[in-house]
Amino acid sequence: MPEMPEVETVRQTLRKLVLNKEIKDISVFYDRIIQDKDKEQFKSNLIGKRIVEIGRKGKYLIFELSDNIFLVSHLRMEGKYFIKNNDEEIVKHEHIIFHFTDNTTLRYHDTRKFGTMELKSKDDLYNSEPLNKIGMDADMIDVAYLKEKSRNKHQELKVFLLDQTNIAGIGNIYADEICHLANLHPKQDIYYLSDIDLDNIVINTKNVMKRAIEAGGTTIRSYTSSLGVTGLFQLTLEVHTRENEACKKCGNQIIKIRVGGRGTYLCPNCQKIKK
DNA sequence: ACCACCTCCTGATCGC
DNA sequence: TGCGATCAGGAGGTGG
Repeated sequence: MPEMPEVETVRQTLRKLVLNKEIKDISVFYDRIIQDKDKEQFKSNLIGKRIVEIGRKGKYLIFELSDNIFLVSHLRMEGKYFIKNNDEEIVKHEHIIFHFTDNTTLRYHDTRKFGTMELKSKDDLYNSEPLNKIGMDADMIDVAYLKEKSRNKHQELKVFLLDQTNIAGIGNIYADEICHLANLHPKQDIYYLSDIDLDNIVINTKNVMKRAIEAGGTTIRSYTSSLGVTGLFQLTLEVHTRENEACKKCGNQIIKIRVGGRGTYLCPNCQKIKK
């Protein structure tokens, strides 16, 4: 499910629903989600704390709790949060449940169990893994920043866009969309990008992120739903998942290839490799 | 520095 | 219909 716009949508929705709630207890049914070595310590550090604020960096959700404790949560492929009453039945794939003092619960649901959670102190939050290496958020980038990040490097454009140390928040869907909107081939070597190309990447990245957030994220499978991300509001995709369909710019057939090990969609007519 | 590939999991879909 | 192979929106790790 989640790239930056989806995570941002979840953040905004969660903020409205759980801010100021106090954690009374935590149930953990699958503890590999929790990165902290001591799982009991993880629980005891959270019990009695209040959710003060919910932030985000790239695709990471950051729960700020009282006493300067931070819970960093990454949804990976399928992580979702739900709010339910305490007495509601525990469904399959709900791995971690935060019980609040008002008898509501925040439930972390993750079919593939790829998601992660870890606790950080205020000092460590941005000075330790995973947030210390994360690049600038996708909606904040500019040409100078991309130039610095791509300088003297040979790398495929899509791989560059997906590398969270370069830009935070872009995933497989929007990487394809950005390449297409900028008329650049996903395998284009970033070494040969012109200033105009970089400017095109910046403009289209910001634009697609903004529109996706306004639309409440993008979900491919219609049945998928998460907090605030219903799948009813979909950003219209230009190329992603549109193999063999017509390119909206030129009418050519969209093809699917593999770039950096990921399924990649592009229009071979609009997106040609230069140099 | 960069690339191809593997791994963590489960479930949907594809091809025979 | 059955059943194994393949793929999925992420990212860390390996070895070449």
